[in-house]
Amino acid sequence: MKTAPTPEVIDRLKKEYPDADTELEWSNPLELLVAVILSAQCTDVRVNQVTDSLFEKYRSAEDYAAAPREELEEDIRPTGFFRNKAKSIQGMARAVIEDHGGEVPRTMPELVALPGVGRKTANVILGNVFGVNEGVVVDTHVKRLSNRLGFTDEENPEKVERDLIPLVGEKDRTLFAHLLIFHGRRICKARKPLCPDCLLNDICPSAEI
DNA sequence: CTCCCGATAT
DNA sequence: ATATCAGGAG
Repeated sequence: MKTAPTPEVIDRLKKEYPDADTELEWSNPLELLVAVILSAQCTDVRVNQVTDSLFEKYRSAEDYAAAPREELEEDIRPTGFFRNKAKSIQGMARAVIEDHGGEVPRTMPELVALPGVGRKTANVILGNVFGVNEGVVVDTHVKRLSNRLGFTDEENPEKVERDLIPLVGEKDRTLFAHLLIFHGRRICKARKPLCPDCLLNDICPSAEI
């Protein structure tokens, strides 16, 4: 399988989406961490609808830890998987209090050790909050576009990440994920990709025009 | 691998 | 009717 040149892809998408950034709304590390946990298998639009009021009610890790489980479940219900997510958020909050003095930790091992936090979520926090780009965020969009563009043949997200790391300079990794996510939502959609409208269709191995 | 959740698009 | 949505745990 051929592969599109990564720098060219980044360059073109950067011009198309100069404002590419997270579309989750947050104002501190804990808020982004909660928003990312809620974002699993859910659109960012819906997450933002929920967090708009959630973040007024829960202002600290202590607030999440102290809440009755069932009440938190109702507060996040529209994001789906609400029982698992409420359990994750409370487990995360308690671990943050117990092990990190109520502050979101800044290293990969510490983040991944939190309940409900995997490499994808950890990479989002490290990149967007702390400017640390040792890894690459591989979510459903980054995985799909990386497969279609020929950056990797792997299906497992962690293997996809290992293939992407040498292809993307550390400085570009956070932007890279945002660019692929923007393009994935608008053009390179999962179900019916709009290849004729895609600015990468001349260098994409999967393009069908 | 399955389960978790439900709104939306196709 | 079914695939998909900023995944992670058991």
